[in-house]
Amino acid sequence: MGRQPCCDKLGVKKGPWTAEEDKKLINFILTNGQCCWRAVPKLAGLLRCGKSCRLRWTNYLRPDLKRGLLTEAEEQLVIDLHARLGNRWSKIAARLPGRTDNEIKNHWNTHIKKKLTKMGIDPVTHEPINKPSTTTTTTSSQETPSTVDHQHHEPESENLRPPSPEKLDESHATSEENSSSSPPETCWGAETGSTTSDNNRDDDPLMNILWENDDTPFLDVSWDFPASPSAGNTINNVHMSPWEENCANWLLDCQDFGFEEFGFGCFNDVLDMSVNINTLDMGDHKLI
DNA sequence: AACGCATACAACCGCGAACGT
DNA sequence: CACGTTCGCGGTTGTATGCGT
Repeated sequence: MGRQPCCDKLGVKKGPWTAEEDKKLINFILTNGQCCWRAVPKLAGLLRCGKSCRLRWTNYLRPDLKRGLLTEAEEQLVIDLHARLGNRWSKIAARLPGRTDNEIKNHWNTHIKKKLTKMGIDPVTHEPINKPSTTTTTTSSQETPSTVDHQHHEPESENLRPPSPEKLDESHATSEENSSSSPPETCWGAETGSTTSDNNRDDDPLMNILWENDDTPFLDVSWDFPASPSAGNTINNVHMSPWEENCANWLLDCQDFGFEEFGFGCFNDVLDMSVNINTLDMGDHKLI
């Protein structure tokens, strides 16, 4: 089909992003929303390919990202989900608010894999390395007995290739993700929406439990961005005007401080604070 | 203090799926 | 239906940082 390269190799910058580039990308997305990544670099004045911009945004700049190490609970959830979904990092990430697939993938490869191996558990099969599968609770670490531990773990083939209903699950996973923690993948406010039902949750006991334990809605409000950013925004009765400016400032802070610095609960507080933040700059990462 | 190795994480690459014409 | 384009995913690589010698 003569696939077109995602970007013309000439004149396209690669490697680590600078603060200036981040700023440009954030400003552009806050102003225009996420659409047509291919056009983003040109419109935002970046010498990057669209793919790189999308990656930078989704993995690093998104305002709903938690930063820092995964908590014990998150780690356990990742293990449990991996046992069921295999290396479907995006699906796993969809269940962990504020975490990206890349982050989870990295954490898996650097921490969890070793941890499981150390515990005598095959990180691929989630079965004991020496003993053939006997117990059903081997996946979870002893130190953090999980509420989903009692769920059976499917054989490797099942883990890696979930049954066909998974396809359905995947098809609406995006909407789950959007409704729980992540921004719409397309232009804000133009969510494809038609698949917002969570039917598939019901046919999977494990997922039921996972969802029950899932306090995901915490960020819903943050991503209730107006289709047109110029429309202003009200969160917790705080009028965000000009919305872009305040949010951009807040973004630039959160990006570097990480949400842990604020804590989840104070998410809205941060938004409130951001209203009063006028002196921020990329080179000066101070809250006030 | 300097060096080499190990680790962690950001970013890139290639592929397939989804979508539009 | 065929083709072209765009997007998202998963695997992999590159690099910065930490740690031990």
